Amino acid sequence: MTNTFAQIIVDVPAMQTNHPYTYLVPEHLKSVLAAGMRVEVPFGHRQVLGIIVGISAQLPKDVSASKLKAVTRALDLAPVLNTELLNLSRYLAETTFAFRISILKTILPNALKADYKHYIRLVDEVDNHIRTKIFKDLDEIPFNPQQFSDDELVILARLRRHNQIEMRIEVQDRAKIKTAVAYQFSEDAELLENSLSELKQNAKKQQQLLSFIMGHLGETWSKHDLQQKLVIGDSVLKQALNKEWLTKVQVEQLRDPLKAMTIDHVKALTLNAEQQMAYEKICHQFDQQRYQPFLLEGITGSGKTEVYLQVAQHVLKNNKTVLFLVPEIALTPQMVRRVKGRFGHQTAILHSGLTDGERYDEWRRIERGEATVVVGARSAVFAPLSNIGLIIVDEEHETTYKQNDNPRYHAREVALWRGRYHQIPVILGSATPALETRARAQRGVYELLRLTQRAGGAQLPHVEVIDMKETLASGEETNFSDVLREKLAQRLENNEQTVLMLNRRGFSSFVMCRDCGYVPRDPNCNLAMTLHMDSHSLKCHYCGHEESIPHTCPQCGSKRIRYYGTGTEKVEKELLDLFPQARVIRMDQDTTRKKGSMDRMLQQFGRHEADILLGTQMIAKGLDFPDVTLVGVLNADTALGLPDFHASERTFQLLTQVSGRAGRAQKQGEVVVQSFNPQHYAIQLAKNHDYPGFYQREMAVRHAGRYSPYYFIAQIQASHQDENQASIQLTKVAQWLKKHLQQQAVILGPTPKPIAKMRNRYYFQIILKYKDQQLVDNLLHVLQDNAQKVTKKGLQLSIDKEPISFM
DNA sequence: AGCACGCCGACT
DNA sequence: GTCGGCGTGCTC
Repeated sequence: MTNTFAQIIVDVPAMQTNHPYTYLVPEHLKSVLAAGMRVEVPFGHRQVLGIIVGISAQLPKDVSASKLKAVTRALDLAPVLNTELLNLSRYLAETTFAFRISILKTILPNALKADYKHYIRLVDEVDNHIRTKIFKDLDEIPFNPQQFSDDELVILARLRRHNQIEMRIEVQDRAKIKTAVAYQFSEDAELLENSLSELKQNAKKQQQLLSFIMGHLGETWSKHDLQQKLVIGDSVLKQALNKEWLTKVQVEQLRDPLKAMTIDHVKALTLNAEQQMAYEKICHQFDQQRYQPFLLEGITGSGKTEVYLQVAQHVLKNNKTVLFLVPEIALTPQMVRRVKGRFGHQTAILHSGLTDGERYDEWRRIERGEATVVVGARSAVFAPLSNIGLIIVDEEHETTYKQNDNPRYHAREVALWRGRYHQIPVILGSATPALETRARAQRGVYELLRLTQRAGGAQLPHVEVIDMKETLASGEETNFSDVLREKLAQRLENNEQTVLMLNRRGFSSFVMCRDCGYVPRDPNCNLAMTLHMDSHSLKCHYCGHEESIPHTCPQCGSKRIRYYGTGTEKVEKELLDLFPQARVIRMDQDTTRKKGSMDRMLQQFGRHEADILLGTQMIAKGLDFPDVTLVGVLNADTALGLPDFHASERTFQLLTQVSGRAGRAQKQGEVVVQSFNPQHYAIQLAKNHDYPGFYQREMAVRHAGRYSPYYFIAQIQASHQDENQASIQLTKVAQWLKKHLQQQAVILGPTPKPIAKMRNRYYFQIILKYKDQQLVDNLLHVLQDNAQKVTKKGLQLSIDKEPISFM
């Protein structure tokens, strides 16, 4: 009898366990197990979840047969990950410096991680023995792997392969069951007193923990917080458990609600010459079954979406599937409606508002081939589509495509990887492509397709830039220049609509004393706190600290301590003072929090039930309303001052996008941009709708500064509770890097991060700029391995390639 | 993540 | 000498 071995990634996210472990496949599971299935395996002293990444008849040379343990049981009857996605996980673990198990779990829907209840249902004739013995003459029975014998599981797996039974899964809790280990402190003061007197003198850590417990009787603290606060190890907590100072509990964590939408049917439109050309070129590559990325660079309103949809139609006709990525479902309801309107029920939509059960249902529809078009945001790039014929990345420059915490993958890069895997075209679409993307198109790596005309013959709006320094020179504190007021009044008179955008990036309304300049700061993070009018309080956006608004300055006693900067509420108030008759819809984080409320507001605005739509960046994307003839940008340049080399690019993109909201139909549109830096090239070039000009100018800036796309960028950040330690450790890292890289990279830092202190930890960063990707990647992997050792001492180190933000 | 192991300082 | 706290390394 020959042995079968399974290569399994275990669910223990740590550097030392970041490789496959070999397990023996027991006889009864040999016909069941396959790569991509989830299993339960013994690991050390306990049982853990594992994912099979390979099955082999050979024992790998580096493991001794005596160490082998056997797989406990299978959690699936069929693989939940196909070969493509398993390969992808390996690639991503390598390139994002993340654990393979973290990647695998990112790819899987939550339902496959959380608690859930399985049912199996007969969908075809099976022999009577099975029907009576296993199904007890019912059509559907609960499925729990433990309640079946090994033989029965073999039979069920066979039935499943032959599509005679189907599995249905019910998530038990509506909310995602995400728990974390926590400890509840004892309330028995006497017990604790006694323990304290019995403690050995050298049990410093235990003394520390015990006195903390005595100061917080009966409270519950998460393991993470507790260890951070007291700097104690696992063994101390274990002692405490034994001595009954505390008990172990699970605490639950919560997530966001969903949103609903209504759908109208949408017909195909006629393509103009440029669109037709793009359509044909992409379809040609598809017909040749060739991997080819296209950069579809089309000005706002040029009809990129129509090109996507018609190519998608062509692909679907050839029995292939389509993956369509959008920056954020919630911010692009019109786009989603249009796709769904065109392709109907074969469309699956993956958005963050779905419950785990709903998301899993969509996931299974995709996996079974019932949904052939998938629309979704970042994580939808992992949709289990097989037979993909086209991948579309709309607004490819958007930063939401990059995940901001581990694993730090970029959906655009994943899309390209999958495109290459399937040998198909990938469309990257944008009016303002990321410099990196545009540079690749320049070099011929991507094929550049340009749409320079607005669909339906509409004209780009005229843009006027207003210098706000002049407006404020008179001493009046206002958000509205004379020009903007005048044009707003005209619109109201003509019954036309206006979109007003308040740029909130890098800028929030805060309180400042007009006499001494004092700004209230949060005691933990040392950040200026944001003003919240609804709760009449000041809040820190990072740690949530909240306090009341001071009436007198704590520093100089002046009463002239007032809010500074602007929030949408304040602007709305000023707007209503100026135009009492105007009907205003305000869209910001506060008013769109409820599910479907954003969609509802946009529909309302679309029906012309309001005159002015006032909002933050969220209104810059994808809105298409024919009656909008004026767009006002209240503060164009608040993001220009951020300590980030992307600042100009982001500003240009935002201005271009929001300007594109004006004059999309017959009526000519106008844009008013208010700025304190009216001469800045990002603003001037956006005014002229000159993306090529901006590209050239910005490329020169990047070249001079040795930034991407000329250089690769990596950010190494470290944090520690002790400021000195963070700095010292990272300095060592920098020295080590310098020794190994010498002339081959620019090493900046270590420096404190712009937000240097967060949640009582100090953050430092090193920026690397380099040309030789292989060399530096290898080095960073070594660094990551070594960092594991220091991590125990309270240092956290993370590596982010091509970071999106330097905050 | 969580356990066994073993070094080394404190107590008898 | 012995006990036990706490850091280190390993888990197929």
